[in-house]
Amino acid sequence: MAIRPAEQLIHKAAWLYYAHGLRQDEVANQLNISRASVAMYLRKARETGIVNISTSTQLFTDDIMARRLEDALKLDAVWIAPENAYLADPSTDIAVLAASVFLELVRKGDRIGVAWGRTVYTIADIMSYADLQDVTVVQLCGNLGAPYSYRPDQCTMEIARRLNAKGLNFYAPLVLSTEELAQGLRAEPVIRDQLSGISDCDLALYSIGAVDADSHLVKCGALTAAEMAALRKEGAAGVIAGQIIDAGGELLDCSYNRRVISAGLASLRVIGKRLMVVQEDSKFEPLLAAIAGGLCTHLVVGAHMAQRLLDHAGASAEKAP
Amino acid sequence: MAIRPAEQLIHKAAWLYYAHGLRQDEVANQLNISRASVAMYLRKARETGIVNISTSTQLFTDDIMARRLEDALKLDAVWIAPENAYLADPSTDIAVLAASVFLELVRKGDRIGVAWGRTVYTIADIMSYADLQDVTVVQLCGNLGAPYSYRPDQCTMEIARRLNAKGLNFYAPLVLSTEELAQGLRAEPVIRDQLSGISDCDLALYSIGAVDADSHLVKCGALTAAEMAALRKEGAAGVIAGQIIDAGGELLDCSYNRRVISAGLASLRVIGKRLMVVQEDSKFEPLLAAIAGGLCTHLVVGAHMAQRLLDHAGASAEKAP
DNA sequence: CACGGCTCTCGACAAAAGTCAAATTTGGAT
DNA sequence: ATCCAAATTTGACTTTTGTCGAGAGCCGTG
Repeated sequence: MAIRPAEQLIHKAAWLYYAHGLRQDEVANQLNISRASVAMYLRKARETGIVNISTSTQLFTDDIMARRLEDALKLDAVWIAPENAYLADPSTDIAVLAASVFLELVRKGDRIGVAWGRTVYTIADIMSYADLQDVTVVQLCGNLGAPYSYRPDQCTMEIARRLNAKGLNFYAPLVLSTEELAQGLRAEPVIRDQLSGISDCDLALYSIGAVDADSHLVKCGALTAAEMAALRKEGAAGVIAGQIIDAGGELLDCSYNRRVISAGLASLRVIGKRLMVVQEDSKFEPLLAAIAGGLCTHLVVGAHMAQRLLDHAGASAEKAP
Repeated sequence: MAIRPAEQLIHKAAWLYYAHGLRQDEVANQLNISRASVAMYLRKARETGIVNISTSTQLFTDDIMARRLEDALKLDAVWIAPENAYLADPSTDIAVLAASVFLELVRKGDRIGVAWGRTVYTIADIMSYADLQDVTVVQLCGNLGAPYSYRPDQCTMEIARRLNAKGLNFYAPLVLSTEELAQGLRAEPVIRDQLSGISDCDLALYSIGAVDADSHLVKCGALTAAEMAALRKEGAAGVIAGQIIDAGGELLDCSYNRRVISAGLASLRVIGKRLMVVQEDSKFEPLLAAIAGGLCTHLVVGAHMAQRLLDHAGASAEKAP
C-alpha cells in the first residue's frame, strides 16, 4: 500500500481541496489516507503546477508612471516595482514581479527564448511552478563554463523545469577564439537549426548587462577587464544575450561580437513579446541602448529606474523640437 | 483611520502573501495593520480575482474514455467527471469541473456567449472569481420572467460579475405570442446588434434541455406540457438556448421556434469553442441531437453519460458499414 | 451637534494546516 | 531467500490561519 503515490492521487486531493473547497481532513476521509499525507500531496500539487496560484500584476501597471513610460518609450507594457514601499530587499521584489509577469505572458503552445544572467536566474529561482507541457524553452545564446549557478543552460533548464516544459539547450560555447571557428560552428546543422528557431519564439526573457569590469563576460573570462574598457571606448553601451550593443541598440562592430554564438538581434526583434527585466539602477545607459534598439516591448523595472527613464525621455523630447 | 480599505491595500497584502510567500503576521507588520485584517484582505483578494487559484483539469481529459469519445464524436475536447468516486453529490462535481474548464478556456479579450438553465446557473454560482476586465459576456437568448434564480439575464450577469467582465444583456422576452411581433423585434436595431454580435463570440457556454414536462420552458410558462408533448411527436429532441432542435440538431420547423428571440444555430456554430455541460443522465437523447447538429466542440459530462455515448457511438459504427 | 447606521479594525479563541521523526512498506541487490 | 536503502505513510506536536463579537472612526440626517 505504499506504491508510488500516483500523480492521480495528488490530482484528486488537489481537486477536492482547491476546486471543491473541502478541508484537508475531509479530503483525507474521501481518499482513505491520513491528513498528513493530504498536506504532503497538496504541497506536491503546488510544486508540480497541478494547482496554480497567481496574483494579478495589474496594480503595477495601473501606476500613472507606468502609463507615461509606455507612451514615452513606445512600449507595449511596463511594470514598476515600488521600491522600499514593500520589502527590505527591493531587487527581490523586482524579480518576484518579473516572474509573475512572465507567467502571465506565457501561453500554451508558446516557444520561449531565455537569455542568461543573475537577474534571469533569480527570476527562474523564485518562479512558481506551472503545468505547460506543450511549451518549449530555448536557450538564446551559447554557454559559458562559469563557476556561477546562472550559466545560460541552467537558466534555460530551470525555467523549463518550473513550467513543466521542454528545454532546448545550446551545445556551443558563447565565445570562440577565432572568427573562422565561430562561423564554422554557426553553419553546423545542430547549431544552425537552434539559431534559426529563435525567430519562431513567441516570448523572450532577458536582462541587460553593463559594460564594465563587473560584467559577467569579464567574470566568466570571455573578455578581460581591459578589453571591456577598450570596447567601451569604441561605443559599447550594453550586453544583451552575450552580445555587445552600442548606444543605438545595434550590434557593435568588433571582433568579440563576430566570435559569439548567440541569437542575432534581428531574430530577437522578430519575437512578439520581448520581456526585459532590470534590477540594478546602474544599468541605466545599457537599458536606454536596448530600448533604442527596439529590443524590448515589455519592461519590468524598479521605481527609481522608472523615474530616471521618464526624466530622460522628457529631456530628449524637449531637445528635439 | 477607517477609510475604504483601498483596493491598493488588498493588492499589496495579496502580493506579499501569495507572490513573496510571507506569512500573514509578516504581512501585517509590513503594512502596519493587524493580522486579522490581513486575513480579511486575503479573502477579499480571492473573491475579487486579484489572486487566482486554479487546478489543472488535465486528469479528466487524460482518461482513456475521454480520448475515445473525442475520436468517436469528433469533438475538440472532452472532460469526464468520475461519478461516485469523489463526492456524495455527483452533479456538483460536474459543475465544479465545468467551471474550471470554462475558466481554462477563457482568454483575455474574449467575447463569451452564455445561455441559461439550472446547469449554467450552478456553474456560475460555484465559479471562482477572476480578473478579466477586457472580457465581454453576452446573453445568448431572450429573457423569461421566471420565479427561478436562473433567468437568462441572471446567468449572464453572474458570470460577468465573477469574471470582473462586462455583461451585455438582452432586453427582449424569449418568446412572443405572434411570429410577426418576433420578426419585428428581431429587426429592432438594439436587438439586431445583439443578435449579430453573437457570431463574434470566441466561446459559448450552454447546456441542453430535455423535451418533457419538466423542461424549464414548461415551468416558466413559455409552453404548456401539452404543447411540449405535441412538439415531441413532431420530432423535437432537445432545447438549446431556448430553441427546439430535432434529432439531427437542426431547428425544428414549428411556430414556437419562429416566435423565439435567441441566437440562431448558425451563429452558434460559428463560435470557435462551444462548451456544453450536461449533468443529468436523462438528457442522453437531447445531447445526441446537439452533437449531431455540431452545436458542441467541448463537452463536460459524468462518467455514466460518457459510457452511454461511447456505447451508442460504437453501435452506430457497427451498423454503418 | 448629537445620533444611528455604516464600515473598518482589532484581540482572543477555535479551527485548520504544516512538520517531523518514527514506523511501515516496497523493490531491488546480495 | 534475506536484507538493505529508498520512499511513503502516519500520529503527535507546533505553527499558522480563520472567525467572531466588541470597539472605534466616519458620514449624512434630523
